[in-house]
Amino acid sequence: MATTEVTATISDAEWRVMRVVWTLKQADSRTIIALLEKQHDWKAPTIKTLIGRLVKKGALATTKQGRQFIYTPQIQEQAAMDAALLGELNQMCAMHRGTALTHVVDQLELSHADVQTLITHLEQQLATAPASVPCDCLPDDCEGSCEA
Amino acid sequence: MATTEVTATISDAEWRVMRVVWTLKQADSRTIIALLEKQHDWKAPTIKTLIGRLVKKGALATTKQGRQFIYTPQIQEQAAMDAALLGELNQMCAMHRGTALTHVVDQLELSHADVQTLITHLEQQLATAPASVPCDCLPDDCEGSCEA
DNA sequence: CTTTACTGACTACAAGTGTAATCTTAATTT
DNA sequence: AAATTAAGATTACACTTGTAGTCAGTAAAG
Repeated sequence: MATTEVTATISDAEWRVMRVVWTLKQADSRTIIALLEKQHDWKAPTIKTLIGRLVKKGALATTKQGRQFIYTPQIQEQAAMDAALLGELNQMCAMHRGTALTHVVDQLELSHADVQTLITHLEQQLATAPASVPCDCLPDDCEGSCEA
Repeated sequence: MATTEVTATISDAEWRVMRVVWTLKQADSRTIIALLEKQHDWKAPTIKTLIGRLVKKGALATTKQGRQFIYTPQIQEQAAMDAALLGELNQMCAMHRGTALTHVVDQLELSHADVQTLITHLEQQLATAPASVPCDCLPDDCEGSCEA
C-alpha cells in the first residue's frame, strides 16, 4: 500500500536540499548546486552526495531529461514539517510541551493570518482541554514528583 | 564563562535518559537503569553507555556517593525542550512554520491552562504580526514562486 | 580472609551523517 | 577527430548514534 510515505528520515543537511527542491517544485542538479553553494560553503560534490542519498531514500524522484536528471520531491513539505515537529514534541515530557510551545511561539515571527488561525484552533480546544497533562517520563506514574 | 550551557547536543536515546533524571531531579545508575529497562527493551550496558555519554557531554554531573555516582542534570529540561523545538523549526521554511504549528497543536493534548497561555501570548502577537512571512528557502528571494 | 556481586570503565561494531575527492562517461567545443 | 567540460557514480573518512559485551575494582557476604 503506502499511499503516502511520509516515513523517509531526512537529516539536517538533506533538509536544506529538500527545501530548495520543494520551493522550486522540481530542479536539475546544476540549479540545486548553484543555489546551495550560495547559502552554505558546501562543495559541489557534497551537494551531489546529499541529492543521491535523498534519491535513495525515496525523498526525491528522478526523471532523465537528456543528459541530466530532473529531481522532484516525493514527500510533501508541509507533511514532512508536521511529522518532524510532532516527532520532536512527542519525545519530550508531555507535561512540559505546552510551555515549550509558548516559548517557541514567543520566539518566532508568524504572520498575522497564522497567529489568527492558531488562536482559532486553540480556542476550539479550550472546551475539551484536560485540566492537566501528567508527566510521562517514568514507566509507572510518579506524577513527576517522586523523589529519589 | 558559559554561565548556562544549553549547547549540549542530546540524541534521541540520550533524551530518554535525561527525562528520567530530570523527573527524579537526581538519581543513581541503578534507579535509572531499572526505570528505563521497564520502558524500553534496553540492556543495562546500553543505558550505562548513554549515561556515560551524557556525562561526557556535560549534560549530567556526577557526585561520588560511596561506591556509586549520583547523577544530576546540568541543563534544564525546559530550556533543552525550547532549544530543540526552536532549532527544529528554524531549519524549516519560515513561511510554513505557522501552519506546522497549527497542525501540531491540533494533534497534541495540552492542558487547559497551557492552551489559555498560548492564546494570550498569541493575542499579544497579533498587534505586531507581519502581514506575511516570506519563504526563506532560496538564497536570493524568489518568494517561493520562482519556477525552474 | 575469600568469594560474590554490582558499579563503572573500556571495547565493539554497524548504520547514519557531514563533508568531499576522484573517476567515468558522454557531450560540447575547437 | 581531439580535447575539454560537466553530470552522475564511486570511494573516502571521521564522527555520532544505537545497541551491547566484557573487564576490573571494590564493597558486601559468608
